[in-house]
Amino acid sequence: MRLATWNINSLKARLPRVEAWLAELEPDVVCLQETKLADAAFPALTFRALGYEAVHHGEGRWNGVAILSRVGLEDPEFGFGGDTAEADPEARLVWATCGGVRVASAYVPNGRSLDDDHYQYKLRWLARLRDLLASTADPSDPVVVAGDFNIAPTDEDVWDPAEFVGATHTSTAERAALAELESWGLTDTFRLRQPEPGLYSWWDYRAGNFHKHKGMRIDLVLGTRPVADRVTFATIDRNARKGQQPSDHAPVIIDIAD
DNA sequence: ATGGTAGCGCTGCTA
Repeated sequence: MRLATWNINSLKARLPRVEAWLAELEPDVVCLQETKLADAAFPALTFRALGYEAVHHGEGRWNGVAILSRVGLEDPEFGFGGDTAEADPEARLVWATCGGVRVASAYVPNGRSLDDDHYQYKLRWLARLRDLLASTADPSDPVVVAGDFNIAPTDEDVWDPAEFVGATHTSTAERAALAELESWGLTDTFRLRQPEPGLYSWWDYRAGNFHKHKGMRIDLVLGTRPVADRVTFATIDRNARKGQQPSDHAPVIIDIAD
């Protein structure tokens, strides 16, 4: 099974590129983030014509997550579940079982700055994800949580860690929240196969950062042991960050042996 | 160099 995650920064703006990319890379399961679409505007028929079932969780203007699958798509769930009082006010998490793997597409809050309420929302959001996994899943089962985590796991995942002192994406609390997910039973599957530093999945649109190799690895495919032990190949598709109207993120792709 | 670009949508927020 080939599984990918890609923050596409508006599916409306990116649909032609996503269609061409599906035909070229032939992923079986795709986790998308930042669709920026309401559910009614999600182009399910376009994906169906390409052989993919899909589930989408969106609010319209911001956020929005989806899963595409050509190996079956069952038991979709949205957000953290529970009643409306506990519902996430933003559309950042969707689940489905695809080809025997319980898959989540996650768009972790950015955090904005360490003194912003949104940063506390980010930390709470990650803790809720950890609690949800602990209460609804088992680390001995095949589970993948893939998406834009807005966290660089280590300093080797950032072009210049000094630029992020006092900022989000590298703070101790964020990395601790990620470590809590790992302590439950998730592994950074890309890092398992690609140990070298300086491999990034996001580059700011501004100041020519992509061409200066000033990026961060913040898009992760986390998998439980049954998944991680079967990962045969991992890559970041930098070509998807080039050319006309790219997203500011590149897809992360994992191949999992049957 | 306290900037820069992209998306949404029409004003400024979000990233």
